[in-house]
This record gives sequence, structure tokens and C-alpha cells, in this order.
Amino acid sequence: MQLDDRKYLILQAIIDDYITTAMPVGSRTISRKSGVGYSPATIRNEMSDLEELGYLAQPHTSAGRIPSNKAYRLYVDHLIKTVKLNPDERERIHEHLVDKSRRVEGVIRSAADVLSDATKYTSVIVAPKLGTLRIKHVQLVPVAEKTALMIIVTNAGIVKDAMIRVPEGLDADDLYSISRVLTQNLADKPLEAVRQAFAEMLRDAADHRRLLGEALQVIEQKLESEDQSDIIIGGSANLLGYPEYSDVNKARSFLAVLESKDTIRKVLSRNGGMEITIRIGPENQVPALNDCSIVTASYRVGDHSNGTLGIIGPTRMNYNRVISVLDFMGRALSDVLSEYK
Amino acid sequence: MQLDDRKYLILQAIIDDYITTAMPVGSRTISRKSGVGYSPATIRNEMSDLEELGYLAQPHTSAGRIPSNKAYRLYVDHLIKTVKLNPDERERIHEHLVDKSRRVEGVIRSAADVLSDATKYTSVIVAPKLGTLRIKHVQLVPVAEKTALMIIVTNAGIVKDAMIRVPEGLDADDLYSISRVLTQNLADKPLEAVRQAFAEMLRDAADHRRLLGEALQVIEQKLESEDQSDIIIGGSANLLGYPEYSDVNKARSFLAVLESKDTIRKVLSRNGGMEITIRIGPENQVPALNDCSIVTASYRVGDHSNGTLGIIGPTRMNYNRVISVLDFMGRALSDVLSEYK
DNA sequence: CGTTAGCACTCGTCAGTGTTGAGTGCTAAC
DNA sequence: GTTAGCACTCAACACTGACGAGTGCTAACG
Repeated sequence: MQLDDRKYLILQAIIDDYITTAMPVGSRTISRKSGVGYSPATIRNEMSDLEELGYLAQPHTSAGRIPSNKAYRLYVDHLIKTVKLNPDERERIHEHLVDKSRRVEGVIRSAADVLSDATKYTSVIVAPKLGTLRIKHVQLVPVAEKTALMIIVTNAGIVKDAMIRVPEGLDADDLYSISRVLTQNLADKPLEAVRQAFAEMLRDAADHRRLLGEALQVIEQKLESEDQSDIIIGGSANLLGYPEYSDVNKARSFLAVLESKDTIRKVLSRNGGMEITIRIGPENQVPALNDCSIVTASYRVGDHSNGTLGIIGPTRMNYNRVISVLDFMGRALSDVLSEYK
Repeated sequence: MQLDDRKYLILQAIIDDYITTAMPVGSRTISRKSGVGYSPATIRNEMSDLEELGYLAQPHTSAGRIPSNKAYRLYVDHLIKTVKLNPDERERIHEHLVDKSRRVEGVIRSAADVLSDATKYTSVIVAPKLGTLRIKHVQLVPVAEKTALMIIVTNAGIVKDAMIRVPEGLDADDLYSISRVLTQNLADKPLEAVRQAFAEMLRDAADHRRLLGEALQVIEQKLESEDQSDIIIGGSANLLGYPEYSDVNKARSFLAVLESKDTIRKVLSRNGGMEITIRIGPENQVPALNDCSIVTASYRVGDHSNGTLGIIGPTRMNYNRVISVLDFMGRALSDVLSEYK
């Protein structure tokens, strides 16, 4: 059996209705809808077909139908008609972003808030991976006897820092000049080149071998590892407003997932370029999120490095709106952050 | 009517029981308890008295009694017998803290996790207020044409940074030497002295008046304002495990409060020195948290500046354990963080 | 032959009802 | 002063029947 136009129409109507009401939708409801000119009986026949094809499911006899994950997949692939955000909203979003743009992390945080606010779902933003950034400046600052704080500034204005041990007897001025050398040698180098540059430096400046060794180790670790603070979550309480989470246990396990940044990172794993990626239900690999959908987009900082922004919500999600918002937000974020470049 | 020893004993037994079960406790339950050698009937008479005195309440006739806020207050003030954490646990906590002690914010974050893990409630930690810290180092780093990143390192190893505009025509070396001057002039100065020092600098170096002006403004703002990232929350999902939050709406409003850092800050407002502060139910001023108790302690960094750590849970909270954990944690945190000094 | 009206059937929801058991307050006896 | 006994209260629970939303099937209609 194939899907003809009428089946598409009816399926779409069912999904649209279910997205807003979260209640199984019956034939009469669809029949009454404008744009569908058939009687409930006809609709019922079609619904029966759609169920056989795996697009609909019935929670129990004598209940209406609800869309299956397969239906959502079809919906986002073919049936969706992307709407543009209205100008007011665009304006508002942009304002919120630029407003606090003193600092990259601040921007990202408020972006998460705006996202979850605009969609009423939970938003997640992953900061650009350090490895894809370039070093702009390295600075050692003495904080204690044999301890210094190493500060790494990248081309996106993102700052990373770590404590390192330094040999005894180095005063602030020494660290100052070492920083200078480090910066000169590492500036604008991508990750691959850092190790190379260090090798050269080690040859030239044998007297600070231990310090440099530790510094290299810390830089590499920082560049590669992604640490917790790189993930920002907004509106985690939002999902509790939806009936699918009125069961406290479901809600709790959902929130527990949000607290484990590792899982979140896994879920948001790369999606190329500017496009929108949609994972419906079990399509994302985390069992605890199997009745969630995850929509992600990406944003750019500078030319290469990019981060991910996404929305997590029930499979019954307003895909239309979420896609619009994410798309717009991705661009806006890229704009704002690339100013620093 | 006065509280005699037997009333104390019974009240304590009731609270102990209610804390663990969350169910109204009846006379028979108490009577069976070891240490209480009276029949249910006697207990009933005493309970009746305690109710009249406002220490107990009955959800409805023919239900057991539950402790009132007044009872909890009495409990924490007089009846509590602080227990020491067992050595294993102390050891474990310390390990977790020291383990990741490369960076102040990392320590604080893992402290929050340990806290909520050890208590099964929600934990909140406020980083030391910047105003109480001393500046250790100031560094300007060029990031774009007319933009620089100003990095402020404090004596606790806490790093703050902000974008500032710089006059055209300043290259990295210029910023370098300005940073040097800034550091020399501001190092080890507390907040009050910063403005004064700036005034002097402005007199000496008239040519960079605008840059210095902006820098001062940013520093002052950073020192005074407390920004969102200063508050770390752990185990926000923990509370959902308790029956008092099995109502999704309650849970949601609780989580909403956690997301508004301003409210949290208000709730955790200062409590002098090392002591433990307990606010039961309406004693904290936030209506949304009126059926929560909040227990806070503080930790020190260096000599003056201190931060707050706290636990938020249902009024029916295991005060004994929470107090022990907070007390130990406050000390441990002070130890770990003061190493940087 | 596609569409629709009619009808019997299913099943979740809701209100009403009786039973059970935990717990109380009171009284009288120890 | 303490306790046993008893009548009373009331939430929780299971059961019931009425109701209604919704379905599938069949027969009639254009």
C-alpha cells in the first residue's frame, strides 16, 4: 500500500493535533478540521490503513490514534513547512544576545536561556571545541610559592586556565618573560603545531625544561579534553510542564541525564555544517532519552571551529517552531561570536 | 504548660520517625520504639498536649501527627546530637575534593557534587565574593582590532575576565606594558584602594586616560557584581525522590527557583563566620521555598573572603546528617582553597 | 466504486458505595 | 499516674454501574 495525498493530509492533521493536545486524536476531530472534507467514517478507514503501515498506534481499543516515531520522521522529512520567525521575535532574540556580549561564555549562557524561553523546551549549547581554536595568548601568573596560573586565550575570546607547578626561584618577572616567549612561539598555531613548537623551545631554553614540559602537558590536555563547563543547559524545568513528564520518575530520570554532561555531549555529537539534525525517540542512542526528540544545529566561531546548539523535548515536539528558532539562533550566535575574531 | 523531659523524648522520637518515613506517626509506633517505655495511650495524651503547644499537627482526624516548623526549630536548637562523619566518609569526601584541585572553580563544582551526593538533597555553593578578594594580577590581551580581553587574577586563584574596548593603534606590546603598570599599581590592593590607585595612574599617564577609565569601570563592576557563574548547584534532581515533591507542579516551581540565581543568592545571604545557619520553612523569605529548609555553612579563602555552601531540602530534613556534612565540608573546602594563597 | 450513515462493541473515566484499618479521644479500672 | 478498652473518624482501596469517546463493520447511497 502506498501513501496517497489524502493519507498525507490526514497524517499531517493528526500530528498537528497531537502535537498541541497530547491526547489521542479521533476521526471526528480530524473530520471537523478545516481543510479536510471527509466524514469521520472515511477518516477512520484511512486511519486504519495508516496504522497498518506503522504510522499510527492506538493506546487501546476505542481510543484515538497517536503518531508513531515513523510518522514523526516522515513529518520532519516531508511534511514540514518551515515558517520564518516573525520580525518582533527575531529582534528580541538578537537583542538579548548582543546585550550581554561582553564575554563569550556570557553570550552562550544567555543564548541557552533565550532558546529555552522561545521554545519552552530544554536547551543545550556546547561551546566550540578548543582543539579547533587557535591560541592567541599565553600568560603565566604567580599565585603562590611554587604555583602559577596559566591562562590561555584563544581567538574566539574564550579563556582557559589551569594551575601548574613551577620550579622554585622564579619571580613574577621571570614568568612574565616566559609568557612572552610562549605567546610568541604559540600564537596563531593550531593544536598540531603546538607540540612541534614546544620541541623547538625545549631545545633553545634547556633551563626551563620542566616548566615547559608541564605547560605543554596542560595545554594539550585543555585543548583536547572538553570539560564540564563547556556545556550549558537552559530551561531544565521546562519539560515538567508537559504531560509526558507528569510522572515524577520519568521527570527525575530525565533531569538526571541532564546532570551528566558526558551523556549530553554524546547525544549532541557532531552534525556537519549549518544544517539541522533531528533525532526522534530511539534514534538517539541514549536509552533514558528514548521518548525524547533532539534537534540540533551548529554555530561557527571564526572560520573553522564550531559548536552545537540543540533542543530536547518530547517526541511530540513542535518541530516547525523548534527548527525555525534553532536555525535563526545558530546564525545569530555565529554573528555575535565572530565579531571577536 | 511546660515541656518536661518526657515530652522532649516523645517529640524527638516523632521527629526522628517522620524524617525517615514522611508518614504521619501514630502513638503505637512511638510506643514500640526502644527507649520509650510507655503505652500508646500515654503517648497519645502527651501528643495531645504537644499539639496544643503547637509542636505537632494532625493532617486530619484519625491520622497520626506530624511535626510543625516550630518543632523542627526546637529540634535543631536543643534536641540535636551532632554526629561525626565516619572516617571512611571523611576520607572519601576529601579525596574527591583534592582530586580535581587544579582550579578553584573545578573544586567548587565537584564540592557541590559531593555535597548533594552525600546528603541526597540539593546543594548550592556560592563562590567567594570578589570584592573581598585582592587583585593579584591584571593582564590585557589583544583579541581584535579595538578589543582586548582584560583578565583579573585574584589571590584565591579565581580568574575573571571581560572584554574592553581599547583606543586604536595599541599593539600587543603596548598592552603588555600597560598590563605591567596596572598590575604593579593594583596588586594586593583591596577594592577600596583600587579607585584611589586609578586616580593616581590617571594623573601620571594622561595619554591612556580612556583605556584606563574603561578598565576601572570593568574592574569595579566585576568586583561588585556577582555574576551567575558564581553559584553552583548540584543534585537538583535529588529532591524529586522525596514524596513531598511527587506533585509535578511543586517540583517544577522548585526547579524554577533553582534556575533563578538571584533568588538563590538572596536565600543564601550571609551568615557570619564558620557557624551553621538553619532556616526552616517560612523562615527563609522566598515564598516558593516555604516548605523547604535551608542549611548553610561558610568557607574561607585566605584570611578574609568567604563563600557559602548550603543544602536545600524538605523541612523534614535529616538535620543531623546535613549539619555534619556541611560542617566537615566547609572546613575541607577552606583547607583545599587556602592552599593557593 | 468510493463515500457515508448507522449500529454494536470496547474500554477508559468518573462518581458513588461499602469495607478495611490505622489512629484518636474518652472513660474507667489498675 | 498509667493503661486497657471501646466507640468513633476518616483516608485508602476496591468494586460497581453509567457515560461517552472512539472504533470496526455493514449496508445503503450517488
